[in-house]
Amino acid sequence: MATKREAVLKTAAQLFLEKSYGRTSMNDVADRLNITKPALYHYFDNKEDILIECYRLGVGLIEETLNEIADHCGTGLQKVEAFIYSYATVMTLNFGRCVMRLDEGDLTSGARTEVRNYKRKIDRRLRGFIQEGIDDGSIAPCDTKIAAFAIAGALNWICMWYEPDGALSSEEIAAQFARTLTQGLVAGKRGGRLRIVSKQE
Amino acid sequence: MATKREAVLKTAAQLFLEKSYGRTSMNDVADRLNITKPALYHYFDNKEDILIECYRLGVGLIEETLNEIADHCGTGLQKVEAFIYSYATVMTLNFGRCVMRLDEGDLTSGARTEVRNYKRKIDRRLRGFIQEGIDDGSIAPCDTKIAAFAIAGALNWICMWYEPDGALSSEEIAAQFARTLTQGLVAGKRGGRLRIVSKQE
DNA sequence: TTTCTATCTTACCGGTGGGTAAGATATCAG
DNA sequence: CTGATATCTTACCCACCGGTAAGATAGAAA
Repeated sequence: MATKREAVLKTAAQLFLEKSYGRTSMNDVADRLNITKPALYHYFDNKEDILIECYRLGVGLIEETLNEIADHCGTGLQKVEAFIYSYATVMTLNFGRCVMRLDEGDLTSGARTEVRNYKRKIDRRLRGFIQEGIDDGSIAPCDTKIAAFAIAGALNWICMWYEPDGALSSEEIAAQFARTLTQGLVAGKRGGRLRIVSKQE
Repeated sequence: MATKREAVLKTAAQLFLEKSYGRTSMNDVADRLNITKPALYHYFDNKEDILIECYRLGVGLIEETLNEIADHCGTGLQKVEAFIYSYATVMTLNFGRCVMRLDEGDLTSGARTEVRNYKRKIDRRLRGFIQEGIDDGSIAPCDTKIAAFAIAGALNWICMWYEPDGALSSEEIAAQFARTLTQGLVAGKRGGRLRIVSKQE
């Protein structure tokens, strides 16, 4: 029964996010499903298999998002904005959170490189959008590597504090992240990139 | 001998960052110091004590930074910029990285609330700077809570990818983070906050 | 009924890791 | 020398956890 396997994945992902993979025992997962530990081994070969599936499902969610953006035409800045909005939304979904919140160090080498390669792919994609923006003049020249780290960091960290039942909705977060990260905090900016408006209080 | 205790802390912090707290055994720490496990128990009561000390040292580093900024007068935006610069620098130091990278879930309740309260304090401080900026007109009106999350996220994530011997120096990172997060990516902005310069390529 | 498979249970194994017991060595005080 | 303290070792204990063995139950097929 495929739905049972999915139920295992869903509750495992939840526990991994609550307590971390390392502190979640197979008994914990089984208990929450009201079954016994060995029953889990009918659906998965071992504990890491469950973890890998969580990563894969999350990666799938991000992948969908990225493909949509590439199609949308627009300036580099608009693409980055779309990226931020969509990616922020994914980071509020449990499987999406797993991708960035769970510790790669819990994976054995094969799966770990798979996940790492995928993360690199996302990073390259974002840097590409930023470079497009610099080329088309919509984004101010900057080190794309560091800029991408700043944006990705803000987004990835969402999965560390977001609570599904919290005060902030995923739409609010996505919308203001898109705005803050592209426009910055600064109030009025007239030309000069590095000049700080010195309006002493 | 105080310096031996410090040596334990330093190598423990390094291992915790390399392999995570959970996957670092007391034997791992002892081996790297060329002593045996029970010797560690002369300097610390238990494994968690070592972890708590790592947090405290890191918190101390951040604390120094924050106090400096409060003294510096200037606009809210300038304070935020100073905060970003200094905080980014701390996130490149091992004990600083420990504060945000190690898992609070490994702490038992007392120490965990201590760390949580401290993190809340940092957050309040940043939100305060942003609010000051909005009040004095240097920062565009926004939800301070979400803006603070975006900035703190970008900064906290540094400790996830930064490598002391990597290509990026801590100064470069700090400088460009300060610029990107305050000024945004956008190239030319003339007044309107939400308007995207539609300079199609 | 018989038999096969899927699903799940109880009971158990073996390794790992935090922590301790008990003693060895050395140093220093008197 | 005598004791006290600091530092460190070998040897060990025990709880936990991933994973397995072996069998119970139930439904489908024939």
